[in-house]
Amino acid sequence: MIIEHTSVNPTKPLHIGHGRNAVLGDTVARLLRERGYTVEVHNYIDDLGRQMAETLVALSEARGRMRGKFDHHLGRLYAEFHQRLETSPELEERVREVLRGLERGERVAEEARRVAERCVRANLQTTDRLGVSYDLLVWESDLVRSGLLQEVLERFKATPYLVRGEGEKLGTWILRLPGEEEKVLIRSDGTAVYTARDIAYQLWKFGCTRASLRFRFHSRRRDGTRTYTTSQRGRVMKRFGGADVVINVVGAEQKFPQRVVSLALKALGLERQFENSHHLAYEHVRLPEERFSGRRGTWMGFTVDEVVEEAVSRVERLMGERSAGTPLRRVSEGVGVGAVRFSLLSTSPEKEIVFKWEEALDLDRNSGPAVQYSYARACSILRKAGGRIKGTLPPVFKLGEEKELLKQLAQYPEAVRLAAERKQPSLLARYAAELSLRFNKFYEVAPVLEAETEELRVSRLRLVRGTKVVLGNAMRLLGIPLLERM
RNA sequence: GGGCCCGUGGCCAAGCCAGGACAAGGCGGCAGCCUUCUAAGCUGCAAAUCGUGGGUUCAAAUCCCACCGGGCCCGCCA
Repeated sequence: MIIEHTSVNPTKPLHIGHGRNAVLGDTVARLLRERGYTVEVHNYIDDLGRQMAETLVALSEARGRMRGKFDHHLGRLYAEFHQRLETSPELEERVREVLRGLERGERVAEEARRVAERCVRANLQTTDRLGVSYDLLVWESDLVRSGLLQEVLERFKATPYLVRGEGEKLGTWILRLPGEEEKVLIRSDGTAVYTARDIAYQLWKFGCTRASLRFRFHSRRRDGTRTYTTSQRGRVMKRFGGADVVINVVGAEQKFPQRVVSLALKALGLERQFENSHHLAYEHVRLPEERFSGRRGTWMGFTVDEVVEEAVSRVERLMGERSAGTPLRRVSEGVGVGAVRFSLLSTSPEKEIVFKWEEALDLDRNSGPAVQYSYARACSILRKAGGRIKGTLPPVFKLGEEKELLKQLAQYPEAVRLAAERKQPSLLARYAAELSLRFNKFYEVAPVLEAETEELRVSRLRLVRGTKVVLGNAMRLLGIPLLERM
């Protein structure tokens, strides 16, 4: 299986909405791997688009030194540039000139790649912090130069579905599928629209193209996994691409183009690939009064970097009020990340999230930290119990809380199966929160170490151990850091 | 004009696809619980015409129709 997610233009930092995409895709990848599938995660980098062209012009005009992370720097430049663009027609002409250069693969395309590369490295620092990993970075420039796009377009010209535009659309090539709205794929100036490239990429993902890409090692993620990248100077590697199932994590507003991508496969007679193309759609994260806009810079203050940092410092403040003694930074980092990941996952993707700090950084019940807290409590009990837990006899329980906890533990496999099958991490997030709630109610009324009888003590210890294992597994799948103490 | 998604206590939200017993859970509010395994916890109370109106059914938050409110799509933008 191939899962494509994140795919942010390499001209800006990730805002919290991009964070939703990345965390959603990352968690679905973890879930499907758990279910036994071989999953390859892609992050698509559009280094030839209009945003890139605008950023290059903005960069060439920039005065003064860079502040902070490179992606933030670019994002600010871009927003400033857009204000000037509205009143300066000559800037618009320069942007078009650069865009043409990018299309033709002129020298400016190399500069674009260098700038984008720096931005992607900065973006990866952000996703690393969230525990998100990628197997492959796919660059649009490599896709185009491999001849993939050409090949795919030639293939469509041999079908009755790619037709020459007429009248207002003279000079274009239009994809016209029976019973569907038509879509221009080639502009009258001969350049391909974004959807055309998406179609070519989709075909490559399924291993349905002759043109091949080259790869090389890019960087190592924090969890030790390796990320590769497409590269003109790389090697041909058989391991990438050629999937049976493709899942694209893309915003719900792109339902139409995503539909065109999968229908295009059908038009080429690739029925099975059509059936196995999935658009995992999600609604955006927005502010109470407005949407996030790169052009207007409304994302400022709501980047993933800033949200995570705020989460971590809130946790530190909370820990400062309590008796310390634990390695502060490592714990607060883990709890902050857990809070952000959980809050992005716990709402169903088809629902819009209106960003509010109190909700995004929830540390109370029904949150990432709440789950982490229960896990730490379970670890603490087991630590104090010490040694091996003996006993293979059927457990002796007498309290309702024990039975409720046991029942919840038993439902874990079904929760994972359902979350993976429906590609809905929120189901597992709910499960984990519920399990942590049941565990809390259990340890409140059921002394473990000081249980009345040895039999009961062993039974409860096994229940605590079961909770630790199951909660830990759920947390790993959700990407919520496991902390033995907090 | 055509199409898609959302609408559940003051706020967030599960359940809807596979219709059934008093509609989860959380935040906020109120009242309690720390010489005992971490109070990021636990207990209790108040708070819901499940957007509105029809229909199907023994039974509807859940299925069907219409309407209202919010968001999105229908570009030689991405």
